[in-house]
Amino acid sequence: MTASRTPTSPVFDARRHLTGLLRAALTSVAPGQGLTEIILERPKQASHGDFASNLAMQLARELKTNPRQIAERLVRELPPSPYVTKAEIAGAGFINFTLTPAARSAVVGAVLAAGKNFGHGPAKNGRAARRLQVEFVSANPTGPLHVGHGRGAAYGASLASLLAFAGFEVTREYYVNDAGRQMDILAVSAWLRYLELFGEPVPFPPNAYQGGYVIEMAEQIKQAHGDRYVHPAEAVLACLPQTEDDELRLDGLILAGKDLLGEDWAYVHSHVLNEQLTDCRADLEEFGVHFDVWFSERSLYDTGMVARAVAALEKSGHIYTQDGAKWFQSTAFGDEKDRVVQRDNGIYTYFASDIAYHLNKFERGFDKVIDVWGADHHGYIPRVKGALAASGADADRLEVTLVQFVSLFRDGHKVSMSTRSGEYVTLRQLRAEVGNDACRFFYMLRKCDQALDFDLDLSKSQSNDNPVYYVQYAHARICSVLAQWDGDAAALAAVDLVPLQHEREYALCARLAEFPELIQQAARDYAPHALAFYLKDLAGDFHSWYNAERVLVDDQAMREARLALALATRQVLQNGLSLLGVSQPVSM
RNA sequence: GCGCUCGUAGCUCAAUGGAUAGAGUACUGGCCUCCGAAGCCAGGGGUUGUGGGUUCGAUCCCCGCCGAGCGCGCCA
Repeated sequence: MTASRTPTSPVFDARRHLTGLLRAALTSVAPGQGLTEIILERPKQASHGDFASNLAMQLARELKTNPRQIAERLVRELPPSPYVTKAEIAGAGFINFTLTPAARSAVVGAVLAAGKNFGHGPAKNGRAARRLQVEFVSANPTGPLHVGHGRGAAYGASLASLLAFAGFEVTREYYVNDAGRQMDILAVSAWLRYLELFGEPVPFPPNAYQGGYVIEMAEQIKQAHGDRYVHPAEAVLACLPQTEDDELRLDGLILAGKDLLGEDWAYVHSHVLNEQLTDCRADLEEFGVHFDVWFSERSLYDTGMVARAVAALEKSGHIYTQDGAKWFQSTAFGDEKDRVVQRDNGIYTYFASDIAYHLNKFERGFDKVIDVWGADHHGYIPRVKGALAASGADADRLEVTLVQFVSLFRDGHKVSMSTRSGEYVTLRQLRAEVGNDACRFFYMLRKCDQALDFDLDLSKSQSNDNPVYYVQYAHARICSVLAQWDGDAAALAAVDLVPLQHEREYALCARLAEFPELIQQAARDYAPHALAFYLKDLAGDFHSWYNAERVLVDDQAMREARLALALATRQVLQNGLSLLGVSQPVSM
């Protein structure tokens, strides 16, 4: 944001340089193909040089010529360059470039010059979306966050940081479902537990919130307000409908609470809401997950936005009435069936407020709105996009990223989890067991559309196997060697890098140079896991080099060049780890 | 039944349509009088579920089949 104009590579941009050379050769060899995109990739094998281009293969069809012949002509027409030692043809027609030692190690100077801004945007597609919103977690404040929410939190937070670093303006938002039936159920659950404390036991419904935290909230209410909210159990039971249906009985209990408590119901309701929200916020803060906006669902009702959104759809002919309810015609937008927005009892559905919410997001001027949802909500996408389209909005501005489930395994068995029954492992428990760093990093070790099996016993008993320690260890090692050197680190930014000529030094430099590209790529794909994998690779390249070559050698030029490389590596480790919310310990 | 997501080494997972599909783990064998061994080096390990199609080229894109998870409520 603030440093988006900071040049990330003031010394030498190999990719840009080679693109220019190829562009010149292309103009000479095939003047009619000037629009062909120049693609440069980093070969997986060191023997294939520093960069490879498939330009000849791209041209093969248009020119109706063997790719290798085209490649030969392109290489012949390449302008001379002081940074390229050779450009050779390989395989089906790749052109492989090998850079000079100075060009290879130049990235070290670039890293040290840019510091914590190395890799920072601006995004390449600068004309496209600029202002982004990432909405994530948004769990109902009806109980502690569980490990599934934790994955959404880690993913959303890392994604938001990644996008911001890539050059976008990012707003992090949590949608608070503070209206609706689930909150009423929580309120009545706490109230029933409260009545139990005063010897007025009403049979606790199986579909009410079972967790121990509900009893704790009941005790808090008792401490603060004594018996103010007590009513005889008989009075409560008298209000209940004669039915075997658990859901109807629960609704009856909610109505009983509202009737008997009158205006005090609002106190119980807001007490349990604030209690859960405060707990949730603290939990996330400890996890390093911050939000810019906590958006209240109820505010959409208070300001009349829900009613306006539905009325607008009605006016434009996308809503019809059937069986006393109002239906949105989402089948017209590819959904499986039409959806109710207002029930026959006049109450709006969650879908109705969600339409208003997303319209509100668009009104706030975001170029792109990214929703991070649990995978079980995938069926919800067509109706929301349909409602946006029906409202005249550009539904493509909404992007929904689905995060697959987390399954916990304990003693080799899958732990059954149910929010209602209170049988689940909380994010707090997980963090306490494996630590915040390992937790954040572990969540990032697979792409979000891959289901995650989390073995609690393994992460507890063998936490040293966690890759996060491998990356952090590289950082600590660098800190250690710099401390032993005890020189002026700032001066290393200007040292001569020519002594860096070993294969492992080239490999490490190439990895550092890859960082800015990786940031843009991962941001484009909404794939923060790519950053975690990159950091593992970077740490691996460092460990290999560090084991093979000694840093603190007698020769001053060599010593300083290697210290500069180590320092640059530490910088990129810091930049990457901080994006993932993982600490960078000086020692371990 | 319909829809969404997925299927890659024994296990856990990577791989902008590119070259011999890569890591970790497990297993085998080496490396500390020397900057941190939470480390490094070497080795065996694969018909990318399956059958077609598009392409100069497919783990990736399209279709069928098999298998797994999830969804299909006037809940959120």
